[in-house]
Amino acid sequence: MHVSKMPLQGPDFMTDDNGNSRIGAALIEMPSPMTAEEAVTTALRKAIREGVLVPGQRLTQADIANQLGVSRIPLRDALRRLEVESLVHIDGHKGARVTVLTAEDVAELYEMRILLEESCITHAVRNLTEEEARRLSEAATSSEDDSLSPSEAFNLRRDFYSDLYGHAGRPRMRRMIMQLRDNVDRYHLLSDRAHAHIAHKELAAAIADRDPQRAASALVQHITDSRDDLIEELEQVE
Amino acid sequence: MHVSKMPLQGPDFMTDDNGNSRIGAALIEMPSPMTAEEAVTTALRKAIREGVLVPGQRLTQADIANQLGVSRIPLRDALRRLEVESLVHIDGHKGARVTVLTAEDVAELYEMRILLEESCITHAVRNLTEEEARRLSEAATSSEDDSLSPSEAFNLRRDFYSDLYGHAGRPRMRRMIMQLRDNVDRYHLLSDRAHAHIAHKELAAAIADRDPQRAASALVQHITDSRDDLIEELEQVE
DNA sequence: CCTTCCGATATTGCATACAGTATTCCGCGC
DNA sequence: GCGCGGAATACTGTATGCAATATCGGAAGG
Repeated sequence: MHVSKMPLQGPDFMTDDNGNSRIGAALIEMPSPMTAEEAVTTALRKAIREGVLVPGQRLTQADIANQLGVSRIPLRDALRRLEVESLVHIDGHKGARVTVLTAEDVAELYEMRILLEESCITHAVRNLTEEEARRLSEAATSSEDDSLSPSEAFNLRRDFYSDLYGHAGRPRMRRMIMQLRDNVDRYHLLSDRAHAHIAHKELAAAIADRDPQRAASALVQHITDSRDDLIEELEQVE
Repeated sequence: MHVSKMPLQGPDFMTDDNGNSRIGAALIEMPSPMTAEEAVTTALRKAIREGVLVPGQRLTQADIANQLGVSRIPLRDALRRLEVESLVHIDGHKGARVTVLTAEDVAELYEMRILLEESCITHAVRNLTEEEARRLSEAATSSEDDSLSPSEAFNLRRDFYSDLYGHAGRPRMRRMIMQLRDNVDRYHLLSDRAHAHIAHKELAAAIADRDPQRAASALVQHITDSRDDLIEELEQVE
């Protein structure tokens, strides 16, 4: 009956004193007023991505619904969604847990990432205007600034890729890629990833030159390195 | 207030006279007793895949819940899931519809299919034992029997691929591929697909020989042809 | 001491009921 | 006739309550 304190948000996280959406302020201009389910989904997804909810953690419906100040219905809706995104795993009448990845799972997810992202980045870079290339290249560089906190850098990198892939003209592919990323990235919040800096420099240069093939191969190299790091870590733990 | 008669199943499709699960009988050995949400999801997914529910069709919650003999809650759960699988589209407070695909969507889905399936079939064929290769090759051949009804052939082909990809040792990739297939396949229930026969013969031969590369290239050729067919049809309609 | 059974408790699944939001349709003014 | 409010309608979103299932703990038996 007591989950280790989980500062997702305060209990009444969804509305401020005027009854306006608080999370919604981040997602600018929500067409129709945001539903509780969307707010919960966003909050949970973020919590899982950022490691506030760790793999394997039990997600008791009543518990979390209380902490978020909603009833169990929108929470259940959110859990269903996250299950299909495979961020959580729901088991029969037994309950939901944050998905635990094995080394095999990670290998498989990375394999799919490579296939999709190599294609996606090629299309994206091919479509870039000079101005966009400059801006993205800069974003890639600045996300590697050492003065950033790990979680800031983490979010900047994520935004950078989301932006970049937005230029590929393949919205579904992009969504799928970001899902795959969210699934694995939460696992190496710890690793230092020294080579990531080098790879990102090369990627930034390739983007600045608007060279699709060079960008693709830099990216594949980067993803491969990350994969090897993570798998090594995982196997070390077990 | 009146959806064109939709013979998903009888109103009380979920339980027989003894209160036992009817759909569950098909999915042998459900670990824990099947929940209503699972039954509804399965029924809806099948209905969409087989064209009983056509693209763009409105899915009114109360309406469908009645037809399936459940309350709106498990139905909503099912709709959430299908939304993430992008078989249905849910819009604000406005309701759910069966997803409509544009020619661009189809092109994108096929692009992803090619990337993933080429890799998946390579792994699968590489892993086949002689016995399995024989069986699968036969399945590929027999699914092209002209005496089969279109929908029988349709389901046999789907089962064949599901089986085949099961040998790749990549469950997540397989699930994603089958999702992509379900998303596009429902769109060419009509086309005759003359070249599909030829492509499947070649595929069956490659599998019998356990030649991964040949199987992959036959498959890619087949998918590409299907894509071109479907896109042509779609553009013709508009 | 370990295993097994059974009751108590916790937690999920589902139905009903209500509140809030889109949609429709009708009358009014132009 | 045609656009334009505005109530009436239909539908979705959410909360609460109950039934069904799993889990935990202890007592009985080996």
